[in-house]
Amino acid sequence: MNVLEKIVNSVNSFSKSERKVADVILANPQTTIHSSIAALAKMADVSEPTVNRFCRRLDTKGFPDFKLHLAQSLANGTPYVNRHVEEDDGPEAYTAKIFESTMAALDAARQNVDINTINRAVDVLTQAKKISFFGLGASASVAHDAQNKFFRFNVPVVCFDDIVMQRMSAINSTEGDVVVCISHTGRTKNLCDIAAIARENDATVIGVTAYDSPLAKECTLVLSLDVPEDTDMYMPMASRVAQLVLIDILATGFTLRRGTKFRENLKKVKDSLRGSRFEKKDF
Amino acid sequence: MNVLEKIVNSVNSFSKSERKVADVILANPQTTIHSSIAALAKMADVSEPTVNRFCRRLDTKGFPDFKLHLAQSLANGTPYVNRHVEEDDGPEAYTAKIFESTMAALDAARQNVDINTINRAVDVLTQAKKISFFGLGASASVAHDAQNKFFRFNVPVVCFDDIVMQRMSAINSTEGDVVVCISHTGRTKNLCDIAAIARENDATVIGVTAYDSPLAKECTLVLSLDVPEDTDMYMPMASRVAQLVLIDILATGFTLRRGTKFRENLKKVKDSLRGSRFEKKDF
DNA sequence: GGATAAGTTGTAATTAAATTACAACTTACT
DNA sequence: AGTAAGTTGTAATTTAATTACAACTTATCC
Repeated sequence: MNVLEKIVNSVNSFSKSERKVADVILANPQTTIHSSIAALAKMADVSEPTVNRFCRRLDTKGFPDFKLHLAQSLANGTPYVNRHVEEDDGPEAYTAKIFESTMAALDAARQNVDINTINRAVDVLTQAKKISFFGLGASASVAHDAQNKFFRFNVPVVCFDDIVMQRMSAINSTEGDVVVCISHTGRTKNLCDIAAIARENDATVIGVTAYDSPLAKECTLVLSLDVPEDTDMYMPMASRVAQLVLIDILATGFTLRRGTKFRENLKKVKDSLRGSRFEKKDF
Repeated sequence: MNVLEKIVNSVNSFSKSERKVADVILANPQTTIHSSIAALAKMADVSEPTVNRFCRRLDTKGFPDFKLHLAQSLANGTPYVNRHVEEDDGPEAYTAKIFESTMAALDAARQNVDINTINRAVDVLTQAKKISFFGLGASASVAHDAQNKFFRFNVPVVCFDDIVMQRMSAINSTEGDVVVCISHTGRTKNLCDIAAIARENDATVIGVTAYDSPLAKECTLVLSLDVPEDTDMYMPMASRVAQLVLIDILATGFTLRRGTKFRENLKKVKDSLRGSRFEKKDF
């Protein structure tokens, strides 16, 4: 909750002096954020510690922290909140909500992601003899996308969304091969099996999945995203977007690791598409 | 102008140490507003006065004032700026940049998207006898994802990433069928043909593509996203994420339009997956 | 109605943070 | 190589915020 609202709501629990402080702040919030504690105390005609106590009562660390919160409240509230779509939302409402909750999810993922593991995953991928991407259901399209990205790198890449093909592919994997298993929940039995089989055959298994899930336990390396989304109830949306962004990050790490010369190769792939497209100037 | 943008814009006018400060702030803006000048100086490996000078250069009164502005930027409209990955970025840097530019792209898309067209697209989709999703290359995985979503709705859905299959499918389409063509650039010749063929056969063609592109011209309805990404040079990243979110929005609009009874059907699809998964409590 | 305990407020001391002044160093140009 | 402009860091200073504690207020119980 926004600090300003909080002040209004807890006006009753304030003491006399604290209330004076609240009044002054509510009357000139913009001035407050540019005042020192001394100035504010003077305006409210109370002592400095009173102002400090007031801030603490609002669950902030102290006066400077309180000002930060207040500044954010003034800049029209919280930006991306994970708001759920409701029955009677119109197109405007649900469009905004989906955009915002996706952004909130990405923001959460960004903060939770483990850079070290990403770095190790990039290491492993750059050294792979062959890379396989496996996913089922909604994660299958993420796997496809990954294939589309890594394929440009001139590395053998395969992608299967069929359990039988995945199984065969996993059985044939050998040391130096990298298998990437994608599953938001990490509880898809078939995929856990695939991971186990691949590992038994000495492949390195990277899991793009929930930390501590059954799938995670079968993996050499786990890239967990921790997007709070209940895919048991809702369609996978934000979780899958976060997975895609993770793939983007791995692909980017890959290109950077491979150096400049290698990037010319990317250009070649791009150029090869030219014939199949209308030129920009054409219209 | 927002301080974050200002930092990005004036990166060139910064000195070496100031740039270090800028990088640290851009990488962890949220941490910054809760740090002291000493902590930030240490993180950026510069002296405290350097941080102070950095703040002044950005037309703030000093460090505390700078934090206030930063807090407001974070709360405000566009916190995430589209920064490009550079040669010598480490894992931390490129991870942050990709997350941020994706979020910036979503934010841009959110502002540009036309709610009316979305509403009309939802209309058309809910009344479709059959829905087809077509995409090539990176957009193929978006098409797959769309299939995975709409398939749950108990409507005939097909998805092809093969030109020949797409062509045959388009030729066989009839009135009441909806064809969704996905292409970021809108300049993929084959897909333009598909759209034209489908239209000739009286299908409604929805284009998820750039406004004013050759593909757009062939469509009945154009959902344009206007994500500034040069896919001629770089791999499609943010653009494709935006497309996915758009698909999420259409799917959501679809369920909402179909009413409560229909949503029980979704639950059934979900329940059918149960057997293939480990239960949550299992581990 | 006074005694006491709980709660509130302010003063003064302490601690922490930010800023300034200045010196050392680096870079670019002559 | 020498010099001036610009950049950076150290140490001193100033300012701000917090803590500890004492004084006061209010409410409650005998």
